[in-house]
Amino acid sequence: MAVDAPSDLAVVLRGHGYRLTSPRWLVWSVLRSAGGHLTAEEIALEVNAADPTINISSVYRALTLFEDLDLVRESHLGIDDSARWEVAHPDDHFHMVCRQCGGVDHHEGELVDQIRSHLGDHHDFRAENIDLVVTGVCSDCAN
Amino acid sequence: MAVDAPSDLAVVLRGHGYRLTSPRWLVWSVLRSAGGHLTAEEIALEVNAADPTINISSVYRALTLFEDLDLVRESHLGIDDSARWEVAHPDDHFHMVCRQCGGVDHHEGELVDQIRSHLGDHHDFRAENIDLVVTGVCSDCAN
DNA sequence: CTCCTTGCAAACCGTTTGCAATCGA
DNA sequence: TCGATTGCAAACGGTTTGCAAGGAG
Repeated sequence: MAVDAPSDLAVVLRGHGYRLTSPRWLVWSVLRSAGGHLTAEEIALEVNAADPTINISSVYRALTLFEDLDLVRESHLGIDDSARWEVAHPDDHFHMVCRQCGGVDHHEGELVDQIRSHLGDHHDFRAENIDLVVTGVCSDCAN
Repeated sequence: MAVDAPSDLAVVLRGHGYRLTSPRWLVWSVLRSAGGHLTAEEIALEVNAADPTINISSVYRALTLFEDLDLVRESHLGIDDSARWEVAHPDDHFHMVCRQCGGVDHHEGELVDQIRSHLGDHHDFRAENIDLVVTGVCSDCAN
């Protein structure tokens, strides 16, 4: 199910016995509009722009809950030592981190699919999650 | 250069203005004999078996230094929240983490090379480091 | 003899947790 | 109503750092 509106999120939450609250909704909408790669602190900053009373611990709790429900995904991109979060996308994708500008590109495409089938064919390993982080220099910075 | 003996490590270190010390040598030999995937705490434990006076902060300092010299590599395998270290291997490889037994397999082969050339061909991105962590169920646990 | 390196302990910082008050359904 | 959820503040755990003592070259 696509989770676009508060009522959709509420359905998913209630289906698992959880409630829709304003911290949860705000965290969810920040993640959706940002398109991913946010730290908990960055999320809290945006959430607090809408409601300054919301504590960062509720942001962490919402993120943990959303991860359990497969709504978001945590990754360690190596930009710093903190975790980053993005909306769980059904399509496979991978991250390209530029060592110079720090930018993170988000690529979908055949590559992750190729990796997945390679693993099944050559390694007898049922891959559930493929976390590919490529570090290097992006085309903008290479010039 | 292969760094196998204390004298070899000393050459690398002195070549960059650093000294060979016993904490550094012990951290290096633990990493070499373990074949990778150790946390700083695990390294400190083994180092302390040889010399209980060595502090974990020296382990961290040695690891950071070795990383700067491209002798070791840090990775976040998602087993827990702490970093893990392995000897930097010139050959490309990737990690397969089993969700059930927690085992980490270490695979060399054509896969990472294929990824690297795909990135050059399709994405105009000069990949320096390719960090591929595959989570799933290994063949032992699948039965 | 120099000054790089260490052990120690305290600081640091992202994240988690216990608890009483609050709020959603 | 009533239990899930929150804000707060304190705890937590991995990692880093300041400093004086110690050790390599």
